[in-house]
Amino acid sequence: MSVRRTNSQRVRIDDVARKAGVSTATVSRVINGTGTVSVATKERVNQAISDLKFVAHGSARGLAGTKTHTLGLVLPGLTTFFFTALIQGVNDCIYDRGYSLLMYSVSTPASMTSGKPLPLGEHNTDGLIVFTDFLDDYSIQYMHEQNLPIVMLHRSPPEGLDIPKIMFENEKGAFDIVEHLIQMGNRRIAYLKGPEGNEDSRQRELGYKRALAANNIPLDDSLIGRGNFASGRARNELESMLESGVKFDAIFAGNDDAAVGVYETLQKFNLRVPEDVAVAGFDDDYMSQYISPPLTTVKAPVHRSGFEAASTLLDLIEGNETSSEVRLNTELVIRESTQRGKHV
Amino acid sequence: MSVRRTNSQRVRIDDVARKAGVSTATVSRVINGTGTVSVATKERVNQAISDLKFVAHGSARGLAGTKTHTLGLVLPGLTTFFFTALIQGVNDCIYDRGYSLLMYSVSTPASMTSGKPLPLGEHNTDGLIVFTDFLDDYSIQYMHEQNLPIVMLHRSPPEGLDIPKIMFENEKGAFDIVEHLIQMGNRRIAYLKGPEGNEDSRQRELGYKRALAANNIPLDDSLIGRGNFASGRARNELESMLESGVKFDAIFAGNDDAAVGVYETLQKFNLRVPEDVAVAGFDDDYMSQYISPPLTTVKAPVHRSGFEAASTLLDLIEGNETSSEVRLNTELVIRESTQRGKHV
DNA sequence: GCGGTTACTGTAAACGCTTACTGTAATCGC
DNA sequence: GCGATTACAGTAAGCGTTTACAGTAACCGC
Repeated sequence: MSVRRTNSQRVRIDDVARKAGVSTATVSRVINGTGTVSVATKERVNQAISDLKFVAHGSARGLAGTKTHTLGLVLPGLTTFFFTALIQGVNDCIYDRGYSLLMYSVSTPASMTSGKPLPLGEHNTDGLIVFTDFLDDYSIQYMHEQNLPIVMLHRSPPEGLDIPKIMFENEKGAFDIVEHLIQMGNRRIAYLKGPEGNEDSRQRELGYKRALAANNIPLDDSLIGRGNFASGRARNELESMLESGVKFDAIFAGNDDAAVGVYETLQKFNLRVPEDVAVAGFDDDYMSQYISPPLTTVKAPVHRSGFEAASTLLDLIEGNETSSEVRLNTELVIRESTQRGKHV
Repeated sequence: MSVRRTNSQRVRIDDVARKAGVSTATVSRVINGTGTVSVATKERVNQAISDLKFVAHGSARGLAGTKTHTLGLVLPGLTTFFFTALIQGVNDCIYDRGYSLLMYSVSTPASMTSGKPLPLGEHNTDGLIVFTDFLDDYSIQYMHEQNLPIVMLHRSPPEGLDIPKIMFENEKGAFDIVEHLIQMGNRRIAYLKGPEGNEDSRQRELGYKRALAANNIPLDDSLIGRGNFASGRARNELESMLESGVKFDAIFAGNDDAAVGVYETLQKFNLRVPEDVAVAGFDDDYMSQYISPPLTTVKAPVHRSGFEAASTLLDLIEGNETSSEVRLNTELVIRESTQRGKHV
């Protein structure tokens, strides 16, 4: 009673085995570099593999072994150049180590509790890089308890869970740039926060406050708004601030995209950058050097953060040592948006 | 002789079956919506699934069935905002239809013949979206012959292969923008091509030439350079052109990123945009509205092209009708970089 | 020269699903 | 009212690997 459905032309491991005159077990050992195989046999097998253009069936490997050789990357909606660099970073790390990348961009808040589960998880990946606030703590905890290796990117893990995280030196970066703004003679410096609960934002706010304190500038809550790290929201927020009469001589926009929104609103109110208001961002997005005036910002190693997250996750999967937190250095990039006296 | 390795806590289909009081076959039917299952049973099964938080093991499904429920996306190195929108488009299409996205960004030319095979293919995906010139015709043909569904994005399939492709209306878009440049009084219009063999570029060049011809402007080969659709290359190319004394009053840069390079070089030579030289791009990248002066360009539906490619691929996989070519409309976006008389 | 390793290779049982085939009760046509 | 059909559900084979276990031959120490 043959139940074979497809009389597939697929080249299977036993085709390779037959051609090389060995058993499938040996072929498998050669492919995975496990066990011991004599040099001569190994050569014969590899020859057969390339002759037949054999590529192991991923699902079969995943089922038989325990590993899928696939990593999951969960992102918020893909916007800005930031994500491009990040994904490329992850990509660059994993292929050399034999893994593939499964991606999911959550565009709306989702969670394990709210209906359908994440399309990425224990069932199809060996581990997850989580870079989105849209995934709630409960879901992360659940997956962690299922022993799914996880790395948090630009976000802290839920309380008490031993999950590594990769961050920028946000606090220091923000401190540096606000310090720079102060040295350029600004005293009333506004700050636009990122999205609610965003870790990067929280840390940048700390840096902002520390710089003010270090220079004996009193904190003024009316100078703190929410730009959500997005040009649109920043535009609106700044507009309200201006309309309600808040005065300032500089703005730290939280990130570069928000800075773009700031530019627009300032222009609408006929305020010049940097003459009337100095503007600073964070990230050093690709476009920041090209907008007018070029934006002073903090260069964040985005590609590197993706790479580092992937690398840490692989270490976790392979049982190597990992540090529980990686902080990536940032660097102040001074351009014209904060330089008074230079013409635009 | 039990060979069970992991005493895994994983919830399996038989756990669900037991809980719902049915056979695994029935659970499978419910999950996949195949066969006939009574409403009452279906409900019971779904209840059990969500109670147990059951998610089918991807590899097991892939092995038992014929489908991996995964699509592959092959890209050139991830640069510019363009890719972000594209990936998001693919993402937005497939998840609703129950597929996952496996991504690979080839940063260097690779092929099936040259050593290791592509990490994406028949062995781990149900189909491929190919958007890169780095993958040679031979590899594509090989995979096509293995009956792997393929869709080409912004690139033509190898000669004679029946593979659908998704393109922008490049020829028309280029025609429109060059026509616009001509109407603004420009006669000597330079064009910067994209990378060698790039299909978008070829079509844009046709549009460029047709617009010239339609306006009785003789074609001057010295006005055509290669910007590779990248700011760096465009910068250098334009520099050589200027240094060798080529004169022009407008530049169609091929795409927006190249236009950015053009801006830089013109600035270096103290040429103003648009007073001395009008500049136009293609794509309408996120940053194009923000650079100075805002760039006149052709808005290309990038997100939509990703969506459309995915949708076509799924149709192919599911055996639905597909058109062999989809051309997406473009739209002229006039900004200041081509408007003489308006101040910058 | 003999027991104990060591180096290599083969056999065959999982892995967790899907689905062809079979069975059974209910329904239908006339 | 009876054979044929239909709707639903179960049984179990098989998908293409990996790997525990079982050899077997060569080698080692003494």
